[in-house]
Amino acid sequence: MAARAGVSVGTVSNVLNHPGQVRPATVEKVRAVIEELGFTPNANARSLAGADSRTIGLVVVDLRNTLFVDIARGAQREAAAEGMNLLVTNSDSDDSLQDAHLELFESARVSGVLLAPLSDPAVGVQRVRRHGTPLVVINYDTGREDCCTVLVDNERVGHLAARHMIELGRRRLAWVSELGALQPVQQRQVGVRRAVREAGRGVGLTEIDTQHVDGSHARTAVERLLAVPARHRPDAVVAVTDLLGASIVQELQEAGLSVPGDIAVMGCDHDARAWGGAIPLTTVRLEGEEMGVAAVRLLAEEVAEGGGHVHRTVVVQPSLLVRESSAGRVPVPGPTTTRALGSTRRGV
Amino acid sequence: MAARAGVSVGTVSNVLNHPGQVRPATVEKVRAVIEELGFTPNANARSLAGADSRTIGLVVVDLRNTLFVDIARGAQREAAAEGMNLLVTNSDSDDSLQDAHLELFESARVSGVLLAPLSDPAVGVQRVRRHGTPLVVINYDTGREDCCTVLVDNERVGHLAARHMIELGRRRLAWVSELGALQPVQQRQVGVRRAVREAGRGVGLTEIDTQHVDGSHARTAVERLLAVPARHRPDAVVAVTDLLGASIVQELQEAGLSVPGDIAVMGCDHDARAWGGAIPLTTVRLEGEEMGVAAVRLLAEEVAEGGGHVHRTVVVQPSLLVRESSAGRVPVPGPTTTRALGSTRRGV
DNA sequence: CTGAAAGCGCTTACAG
DNA sequence: CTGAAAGCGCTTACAG
Repeated sequence: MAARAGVSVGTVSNVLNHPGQVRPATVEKVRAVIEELGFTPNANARSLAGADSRTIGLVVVDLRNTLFVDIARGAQREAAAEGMNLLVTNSDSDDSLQDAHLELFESARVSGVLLAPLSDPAVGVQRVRRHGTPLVVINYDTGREDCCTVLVDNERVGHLAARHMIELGRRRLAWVSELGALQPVQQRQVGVRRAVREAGRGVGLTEIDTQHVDGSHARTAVERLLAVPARHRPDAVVAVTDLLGASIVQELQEAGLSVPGDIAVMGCDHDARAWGGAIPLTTVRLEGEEMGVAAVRLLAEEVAEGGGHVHRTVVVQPSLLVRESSAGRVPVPGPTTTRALGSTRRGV
Repeated sequence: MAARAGVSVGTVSNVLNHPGQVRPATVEKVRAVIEELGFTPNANARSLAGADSRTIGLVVVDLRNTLFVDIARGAQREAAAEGMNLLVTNSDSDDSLQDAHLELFESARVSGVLLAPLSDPAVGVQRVRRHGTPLVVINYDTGREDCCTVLVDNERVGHLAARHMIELGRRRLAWVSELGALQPVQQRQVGVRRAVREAGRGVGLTEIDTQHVDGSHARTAVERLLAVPARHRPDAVVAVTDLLGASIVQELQEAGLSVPGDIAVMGCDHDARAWGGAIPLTTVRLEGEEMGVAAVRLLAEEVAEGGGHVHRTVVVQPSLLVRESSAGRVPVPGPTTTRALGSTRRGV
């Protein structure tokens, strides 16, 4: 095709892929023609002929959750640094869509796949592994030995949250969450329980099941709270997600209670979707970008090392972000101490 | 390969693509082997051999801006409805990355490309068009006749915003924005000016240039506001984005002014990133999902109609979302009127 | 340094 | 209904 410009296809291919092996004058000439014709090589043919795609596919469970956007950004940045491209797909919490996306990437023969699933992705992972495509699972502990994993220390998430409430002087904690099958949720619960146990006598824990991790059942949860006589009522709520936490704040206010006066509330995830409420929500922040970077590094290792690769797990640590819903309206800091929007107190 | 299971490759291909033309028993047999071997057809070979990819590429300027996540979700939903897959790429406000992503999709020979750019994407668009790949530009009016476009009525965005402030009784409006080259910004400004003009005598407008559309120069803008003697000072600020609006709220509070008491503030975009401030921000909401759906429809039309396609522009209407930063703390609605988080008053 | 040839895994007419 | 053949646009050895 573009070879019409004097040389053979083989030579065009060489100026594209191994310009060092071609006489400079020829390189010039070919490049000029490429430019002139606006030639874009067919990546499909390229891949078929054996070149690797330099493309990574990322399947994410929910792009509205800013954690996953952060993961995508971190992954993108690191991919670019390694000379690769990142393609993102949103499964929107739909397991069958997730499998379809995995298969889409598989069929495109990408160099590797990153998967941030909602629940155990066993079937999908197995399929991908069967083809020998490198795969890194993000934010879910599969317990598998056959792929790398990037995890949040979810037990620590729960522990940081509950301990924060205890340190604020709260004594009757409530853990409000889906109490069923979701793994990160269970781990957070373990952390919450441990913090309460460590606090010793005088600190108690109530667990309330909302069936869902979003805010859809916040009302029922709040009704449960209010059914308890005021003096035995929980004075602190740790919600499994920000979405649920924010809804609880809203329901409590509608019921005439003050937050954090009567009941302190916090969520987990640092999810921007939940930031629309009247009271800024305390949360435990997950470091998404760091997770994305780590995932691409693991993937690149596996691509480079091939069969001899030993699978690893990287655990990223969360951090506490204190805002009004637990600590009350924080005095506005002086001009010299705040810069970025939302840079409230942060630390353990 | 899988043809090892009794039949020829041609037949395997037929059961995959035209199962009607194959004897049911053969279809059964082949499918069983496909299942058994975990066979995933090579999409690259498929595409090379002339089948179309059924894949759409979406290049988005900034995934942290929830508008673009909404666009991606709408596009995804509509793509699925048309039996296509959506691949998303985030250019992170980097024009050269954006061009690289366009080229990536081009080289993959996707069925069509969706582009949500920050500024005039002329070069990239031209390249894509040269190859004859269908392309729809989202959220930017290129003025080109050679592709379809999905736009927000940005003049209306500005008009809704300014009129809201005027209807609230504010008389000295400030339009705070980058006042330079960005097209959507200019259009919003036109709308703001028109609303002020329509309000007649007694309503005035000050325009303050922040150089950027994010919150980075909010402080300087606020200093400019405060330099004006109190009785002539603007009593309403319309910021070009929520990010800027939220930062202005914060700066005003740090300066000891009350929002909306002394100065009402609002943003535009309905951008979740800006929702972390102490006061929920009034905004003009852009209907991202609707935009994504419209874009995929236009693309599908063009794919179906081929060369005879006539390019069109679809304009999506914004809506006002009133919250505390302009209207004050809204009385908490009764249990029967609120459901979803953040469902505050909404309408013209 | 450059060209001609084989082959990547498919699909699509075309014979049988 | 099924198989054999050609061809999609590349890359990679291999001759020259």
